[in-house]
Amino acid sequence: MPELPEVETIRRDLVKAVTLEKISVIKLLSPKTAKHDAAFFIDFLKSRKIKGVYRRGKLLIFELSKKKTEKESHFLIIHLKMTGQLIYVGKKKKIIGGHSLNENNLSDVLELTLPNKHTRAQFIFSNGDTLYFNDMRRFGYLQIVSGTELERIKRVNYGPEPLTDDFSLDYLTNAFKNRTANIKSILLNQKIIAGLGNIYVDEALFLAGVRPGRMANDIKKKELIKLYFAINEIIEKAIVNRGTTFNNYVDSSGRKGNFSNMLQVYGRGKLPCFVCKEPIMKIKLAGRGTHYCPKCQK
DNA sequence: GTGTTTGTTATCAA
DNA sequence: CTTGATAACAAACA
Repeated sequence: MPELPEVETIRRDLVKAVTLEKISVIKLLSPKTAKHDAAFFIDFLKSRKIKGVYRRGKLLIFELSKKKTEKESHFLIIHLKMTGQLIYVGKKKKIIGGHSLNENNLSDVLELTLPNKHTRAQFIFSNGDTLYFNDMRRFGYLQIVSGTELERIKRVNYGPEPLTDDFSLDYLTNAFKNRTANIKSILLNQKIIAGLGNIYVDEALFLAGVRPGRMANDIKKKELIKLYFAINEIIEKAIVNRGTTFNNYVDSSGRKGNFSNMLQVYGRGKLPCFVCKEPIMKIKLAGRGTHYCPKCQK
């Protein structure tokens, strides 16, 4: 479940790996994964260089080099949705991920053979390195868009991101005003705040002491301030810890994220709250598994 | 066979 | 037009 911290972790690693590298071979093992005709997709990308790697919310963005006749830059955008992985293999490196949570725990060590049955696309660079796009559930996609199209996508679909100036206390106050939906739905809405998903919404609400089912416009000023700082704190810590691996996520080297063992409520239904020992509640809200402490969260 | 997992969009209602 | 609620999608596993 890649959310902002996971996608940002991948982005930061890929910047180092692929910037200014030229794509020489594209293999599209699952044609539906690209939102284009396979031949067009492959032909368009061939011999282009990656000029930069960016992110908006959970969307990863590769800037492509321009051809001489083109006025406008184009971009390869990648959404990992639930089970997408981007794994980069240098030609001399053998992939053995791991060293994630506990070096003594062998179950934390991943072994990846690539490509595998979930590999949907493969980009081979002129230096021999390869970027694999794996996606067990096939929700993810690859799409080529012009600069203009990209700006429209960013503008229409994504609100301010945590840890940026646009995501201010004033903004959050206004976003909650006149909203009668439960706060979990509001926080999951990418147009309101970009980047949060099921895990970090539950974690931020726990840190703020606010129940996920609360109506957004009922949140008191004091709670809203706590929630604002909680969202930023959770996202910042998750990035520092290279994201959360709950089941599927790995970074671009095939390694798990370290935030998994810092989760306070997500995935802890019926287990005692780390703060007050009360069993964590698990309910369904906004169609999603939702975890909270009935004692710590009001 | 049943229920569960989630990011996002579609659809419908108000 | 906006907002909210819910279903749907995809694939694998217990």
